[in-house]
Amino acid sequence: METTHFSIAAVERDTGLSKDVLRMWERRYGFPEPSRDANGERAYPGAQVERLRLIKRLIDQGHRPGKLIASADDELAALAPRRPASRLPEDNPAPADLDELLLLIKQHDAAGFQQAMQQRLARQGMQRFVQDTIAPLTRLVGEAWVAGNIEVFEEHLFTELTKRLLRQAISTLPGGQRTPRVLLTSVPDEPHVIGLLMAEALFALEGAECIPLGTQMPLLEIARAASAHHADIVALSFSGAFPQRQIPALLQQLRMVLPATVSLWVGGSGVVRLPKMEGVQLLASLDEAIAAITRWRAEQAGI
Amino acid sequence: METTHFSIAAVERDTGLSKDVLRMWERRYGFPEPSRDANGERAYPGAQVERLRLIKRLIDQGHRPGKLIASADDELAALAPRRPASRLPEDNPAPADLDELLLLIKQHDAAGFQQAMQQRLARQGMQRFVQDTIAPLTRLVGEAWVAGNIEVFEEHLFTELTKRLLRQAISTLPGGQRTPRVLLTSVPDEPHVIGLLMAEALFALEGAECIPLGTQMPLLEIARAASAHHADIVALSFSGAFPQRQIPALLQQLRMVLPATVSLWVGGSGVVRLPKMEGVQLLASLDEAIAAITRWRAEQAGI
DNA sequence: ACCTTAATTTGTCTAGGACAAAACATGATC
DNA sequence: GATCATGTTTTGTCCTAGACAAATTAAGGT
Repeated sequence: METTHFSIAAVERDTGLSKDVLRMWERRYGFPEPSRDANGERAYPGAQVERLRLIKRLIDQGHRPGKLIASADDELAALAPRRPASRLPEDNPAPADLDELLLLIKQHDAAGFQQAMQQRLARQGMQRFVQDTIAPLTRLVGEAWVAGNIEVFEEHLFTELTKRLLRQAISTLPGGQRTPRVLLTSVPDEPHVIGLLMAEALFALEGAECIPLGTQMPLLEIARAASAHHADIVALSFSGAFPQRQIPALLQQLRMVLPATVSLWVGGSGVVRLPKMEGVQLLASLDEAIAAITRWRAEQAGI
Repeated sequence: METTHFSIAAVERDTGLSKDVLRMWERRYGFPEPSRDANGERAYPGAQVERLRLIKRLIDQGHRPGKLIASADDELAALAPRRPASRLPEDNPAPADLDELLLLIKQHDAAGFQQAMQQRLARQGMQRFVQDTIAPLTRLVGEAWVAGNIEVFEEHLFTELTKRLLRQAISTLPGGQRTPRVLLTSVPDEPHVIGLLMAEALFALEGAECIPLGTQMPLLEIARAASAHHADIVALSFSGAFPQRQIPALLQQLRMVLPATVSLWVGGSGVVRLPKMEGVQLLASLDEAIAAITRWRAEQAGI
């Protein structure tokens, strides 16, 4: 008669909050307050899981956990649609045509979406398509996601179709022995691949040789792959969802196991406000990624 | 002078062994035995991380943790190339040309691999290419993986390139309003997508309309997506790595939340020896997948 | 050979304590 | 008024050590 309850492991999967954090919040703030099953193990009612997901979204958006947990449900709901302060009108032209694309997804019109995207690709050319369509559209979907007004399966469909488009576009570019050799991947627990594909498209356009290894490579494997493929550059991508606090240590570690001759480039929305690091090149935007290739070439010529 | 050390979180990421398990093994078996940093926190030397990864592989292969951890390094190495008993000569024709493809991967010749695969696709046509090249090659890579004679990054490269090929091939097929409408996805904790892509290619060849949602959809979302897209069929894929005992409960659960009018088809190497279930169609091979489409059409015509 | 029951192995959960790093607030200085 | 250095609070991760259930293997009885 009651709604289903979730184990702590299930809640961790569904919310992205670690077991440690769930227990700590309970201890400190008194929420969540799961009931216990026959074995004395936490059993979270669905409503609490929902609330946790909302709180997680708001934390990712910049709010403080303590405040959020103390707030009432309606206060949280009021916070939800908050936009980042940097979002001034001239900062983002709020392009109506991108909203149209998003609308196609929300109408579950896969064919229409693909067609519209293909048209844009043909009209804009690949570089502008990546920078002016895919990148902002991905951001738009991400914002809709944190605001909670897009379904999970809609987001999945968008991601899948966009991945296909990008890969297809990339495959039309010439291959062969080109320089620099860029190995593209992401670290474990970072499954988002669209950022990598955008970078790959731009790098390939600039004449680089791209070695796409997919996502979630253990650090030691990245180092081995870099050696095996004689890579000049290892390029990583971090999405906005990746816990930022872990990134510096990760990069330090990778930098240490990586041959000194291999450059380490890091991009994605997860690294925009990261401190500078020795031996790591932070790419805060796609423009910078392109510029980095040019710079690399100049340095090689100079040596 | 000393090799790098890894925090427990880093080891969890790189090995897939949870922090709880790492601490438990240390307590019970005395391995791993990390040193401690200034804060008294575990610091795992690289060599122990390597050993843990080897042990993890062997566990996934069916060995027992207790035995493995007690064994010496050389004993572990000896265990690695164990082959499944079913691998009789006549069971697998061991096609030399597939080994050639695998060799290209192991030589890290991405361009050569892609070219060779493209040739095969052109020569065999898509259906035979999927069934006679991609499927056995994927199996070969899987076997090399459990046998430990393929590097992680080599497997990643193979997967990534194969995914591209399949998606590219699929995109050449006509779209539009076709029947049946098949929604393809996998459950949470099942990230493998190649099986889904093979199925999609074959379904699309048979004239079905495919809606690819990528992997790892929560069950409730699958049901919502099926409704939103007016799907006739939901097709799931389970890889051999997915814990088989969880599958029946999962399918039961999904069957319950899914509209009764939607068929549920399940394939992949994870379901070959699964008991029959009410309301779930098990597809033990790609041939059966094709046959299932034909059968569905016949049933529709009959009604 | 097959089913049932006991012993073992193994992973996950629990509890509360400790502490460092991040975020925030405060004050001092240019 | 802005920037920088300092203290304070918040917050997440790690620690130890115990308990127990689920999965697996072993043993016994048809």
